[in-house]
Amino acid sequence: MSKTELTPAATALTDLILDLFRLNSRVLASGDRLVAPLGLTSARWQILGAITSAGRPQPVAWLARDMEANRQNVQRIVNDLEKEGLIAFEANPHHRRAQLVVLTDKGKQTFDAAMRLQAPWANDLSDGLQVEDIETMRRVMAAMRSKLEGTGDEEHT
Amino acid sequence: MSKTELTPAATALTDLILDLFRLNSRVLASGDRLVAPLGLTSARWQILGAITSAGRPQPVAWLARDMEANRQNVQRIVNDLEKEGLIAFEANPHHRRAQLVVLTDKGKQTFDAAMRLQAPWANDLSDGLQVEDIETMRRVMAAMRSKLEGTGDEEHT
DNA sequence: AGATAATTGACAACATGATGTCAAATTGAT
DNA sequence: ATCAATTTGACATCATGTTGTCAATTATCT
Repeated sequence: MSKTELTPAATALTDLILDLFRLNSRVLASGDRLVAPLGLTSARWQILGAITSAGRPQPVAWLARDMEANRQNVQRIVNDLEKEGLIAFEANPHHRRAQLVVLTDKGKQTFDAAMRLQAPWANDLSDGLQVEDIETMRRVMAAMRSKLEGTGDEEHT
Repeated sequence: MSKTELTPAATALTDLILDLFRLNSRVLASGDRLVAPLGLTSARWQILGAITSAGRPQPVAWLARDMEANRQNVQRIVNDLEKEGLIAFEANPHHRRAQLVVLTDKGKQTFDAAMRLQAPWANDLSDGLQVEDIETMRRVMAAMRSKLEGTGDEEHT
């Protein structure tokens, strides 16, 4: 049997992935439009969210790991956010170079404003969807992610 | 009732979207690694696929519409592919400027090679997934896409 | 203590995607 | 036929993401 044969599930998955790309780009575009009036983008919003979720101040490299994102990229955006006064750096007692990232008052207010915009957006987008189907989708995505795991996130080696 | 209240479905959807971002980035990274030996990237691969799916030669702008992608961006990558000999331009009898994009022999061979790599990759990634669950995920994504539709794709106006 | 690893931020180069502008070419309305 | 609107490719700019390198710092091992 040739290796170019696709199983039924693989055929369905191939189509699903093309849909995934398109949906990802639409959600990003919609999110960008949503928070643009606040001077945010999806990427900046996500970083503010990571800082908030962390609970306590963390260095940039730790935030990047939490987000499963690129260290250098998070650093660049964090630096931009610092220039605009949304975040600030604090001295790290355990590491002289790795400063801690904290939200400024302006950063907190901006993030809260984004959350207030997000609520009606999410309510509308989820209207008519079954919670059960959403959970099924998350299970499928989790299975795919675990299969794709560990094959490309290491920085050195 | 405050507009910052999230319905149960909206709460599930918010988590789902964060998973969506991560899965999208992993699939892209995995796809890039898969076809890198062929000199392809996910973006180039997708464009070769659009040319193939079209059935007959089309101008860049039509391909971009088929892909629901950016016209200028597709143009840049198509130009790169032309420099590397994977695609070629043909005169368009109906439009002097809008040349038709066709795969060269090298382009066809490269795309076929990518498909041969993709088959075992998709079979492995879909192994253990229920076709029914994959279909459910596609339905949810389709519902989301239709809600996000028409709010940001127009080029002018 | 001293050597080696790992972590971290800074910097640079490049790929990708979004957006805007412009001129050439085509289409459509009158 | 003529003029306006649309389509299309070319070019430019910026935001984001990836990758590689380097030096400073910290952690680990002996």
